[in-house]
Amino acid sequence: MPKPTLVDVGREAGVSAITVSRALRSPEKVSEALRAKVEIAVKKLGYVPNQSASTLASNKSSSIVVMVPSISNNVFTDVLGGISDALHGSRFNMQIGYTNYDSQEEERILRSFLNPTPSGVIISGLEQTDETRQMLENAGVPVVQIMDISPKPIDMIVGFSHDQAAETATQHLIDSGYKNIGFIGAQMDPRSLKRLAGFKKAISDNGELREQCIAVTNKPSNVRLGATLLDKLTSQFPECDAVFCNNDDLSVGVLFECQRRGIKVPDELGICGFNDLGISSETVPSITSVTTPLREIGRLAAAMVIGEEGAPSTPIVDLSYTISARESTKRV
Amino acid sequence: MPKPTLVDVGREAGVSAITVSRALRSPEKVSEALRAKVEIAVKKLGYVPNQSASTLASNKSSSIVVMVPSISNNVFTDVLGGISDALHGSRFNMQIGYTNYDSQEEERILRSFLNPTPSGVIISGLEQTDETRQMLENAGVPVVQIMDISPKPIDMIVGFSHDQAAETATQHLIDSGYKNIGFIGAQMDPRSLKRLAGFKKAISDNGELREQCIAVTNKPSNVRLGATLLDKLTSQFPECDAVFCNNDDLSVGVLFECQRRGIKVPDELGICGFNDLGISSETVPSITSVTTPLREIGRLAAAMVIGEEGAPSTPIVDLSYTISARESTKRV
DNA sequence: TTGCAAAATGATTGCGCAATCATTTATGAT
DNA sequence: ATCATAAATGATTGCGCAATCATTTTGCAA
Repeated sequence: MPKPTLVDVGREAGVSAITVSRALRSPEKVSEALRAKVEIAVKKLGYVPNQSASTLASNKSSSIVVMVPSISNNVFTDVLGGISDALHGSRFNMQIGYTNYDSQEEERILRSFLNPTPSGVIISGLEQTDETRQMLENAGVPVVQIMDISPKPIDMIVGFSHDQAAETATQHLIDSGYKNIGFIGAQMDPRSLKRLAGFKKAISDNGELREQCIAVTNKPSNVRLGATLLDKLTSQFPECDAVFCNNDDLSVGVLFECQRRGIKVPDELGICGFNDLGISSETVPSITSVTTPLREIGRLAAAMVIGEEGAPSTPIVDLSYTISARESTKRV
Repeated sequence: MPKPTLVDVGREAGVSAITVSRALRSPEKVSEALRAKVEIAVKKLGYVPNQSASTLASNKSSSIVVMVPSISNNVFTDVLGGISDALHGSRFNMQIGYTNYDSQEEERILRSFLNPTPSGVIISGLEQTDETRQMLENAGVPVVQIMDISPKPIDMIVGFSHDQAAETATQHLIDSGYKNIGFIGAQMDPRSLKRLAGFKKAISDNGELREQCIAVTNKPSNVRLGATLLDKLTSQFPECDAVFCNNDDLSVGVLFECQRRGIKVPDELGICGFNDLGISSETVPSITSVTTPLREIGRLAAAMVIGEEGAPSTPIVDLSYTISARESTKRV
């Protein structure tokens, strides 16, 4: 037997197809009696609506498009988890696009995802191409940019200031008594560059910034890279006594390398990470990190894009971050 | 201006709509001259095909449905990465469903994803409900089960034997000279239970299995839980001199707890993890783990489901695992 | 050149649904 | 009881595309 359609359900229930459609989409517009009959017929036939037909007829899809740079980065899995939570039980489903940190790829994927028009778009970062911004504006759908913050979002935005977070973290290292602080970074996307800028500002405000205190790479971040970059940093900046890491993969890698080389943390080297990915609080010693509201960003973005209760009333939501000071910066 | 349709493109190019459709879907059926004209018109108008209309008319969607228990588990992000890689550049896109380790939820989600019929389904594990299996068989689409192995898949399967992998790993601990080996496990889903069974078999084959050597929980796995479960294990099984962990979050947590409590690894306690999630090779000491072909599972599953070249010729693919012996089991 | 198959192109139709407008039925004030 | 109004239900239509079948053009052997 072929899949039942609205007409089949209508026949079974003794009503017209459109009444079935209404009974399912807006039950309050259909009398109690018919609604019950329709419900029984739906169950009996195992009717499942055809998404494509619905989308084609109404020219509205019930997808929320989510564009993220990568799936293997834990940062984004946390954000996706938040979105998934918020969407669970709603009539919306999530369509994920992986841009691989490439704006052109983002534009290409988004173009195909915007036809038919989804119910909303959640997109990472501020660095969309002009065409992408244009497309999004023309599409006339709610758009929420995430992860970063800006006074001029395409539509709405929820995130936090990477400059400030990094500046605060660096200041924490300075306040902890470290004098020669280095920066280690991988995957130097625009947000990473902002963190570097925040670091530089804090250093400059407290003395002199030397170029050799920075060791970065554009490779994707991982634990091993933390060790590699620490090697690089200590060879070009031997007096280094603390390091601020772009993210927690690196900070964990740095800690392990210190253990290997017998460098005492926090006394000989202070370590501060970023994003507080769950492992940094567990290492021995535990690693200071910047706790960022990743799941919350996802949850809020979803709420904002579907215009749910619980959504913030302003289009710009600057979430807070906190410095989780742990043993790796607790100098005696 | 409204979105251009095939008709618009056809008018622009001076051909009929169906020719445009053919030029895009099967260019070899259209003459060189028209194809070029169509291409220009498509570019000029910025035409993007309407997925819904295409799906409705052909009754085939170009989605590959992927059902996974969770997104926050690194195991599945690796698998998804493999699928994503394999699908990149093909005409297929990926539709992800999160079951949260719940077969009923899986059935519910899958039911909605099967209408319209996708091009294929990739689904984790063997524990589908009868209704789910029925649905999948009726749908008449290629189905690839992943992560586990079985002689009787719904359609195709690619994975490895969790029993055997765990048995081999446990044997490695025995061979390394450990006498009182414990098992630590979280998120005790069916595959975890198989690992436990493999552990038990190895222990029984080499002596006597005592119940107190097992410490498990159904909570989701994380690093901290490794510490908690080690506490539990050592209190109920004080003579324990090695531990096999269900996965690498736990093994890392166990190592850190040992560092906290001054337990020497590998001399006083041997540690073996599972899945080799990237961090276990970096810790100090590095942690022995069972390296499992997660990305490869994803890649192969995608190739099998879309029937691509490079796909295995048999419907059952039992991939190998390897024991990556590291410092945490290298007793002097 | 003729004839005929194969290739190229086009016209028509329906996929399943929701928007729109039309019709019927219930409700309630007088 | 009567009428006005609202609520409930139904009939028709078109969304954009691809399947199907019809027609035209091309290639090429005899």
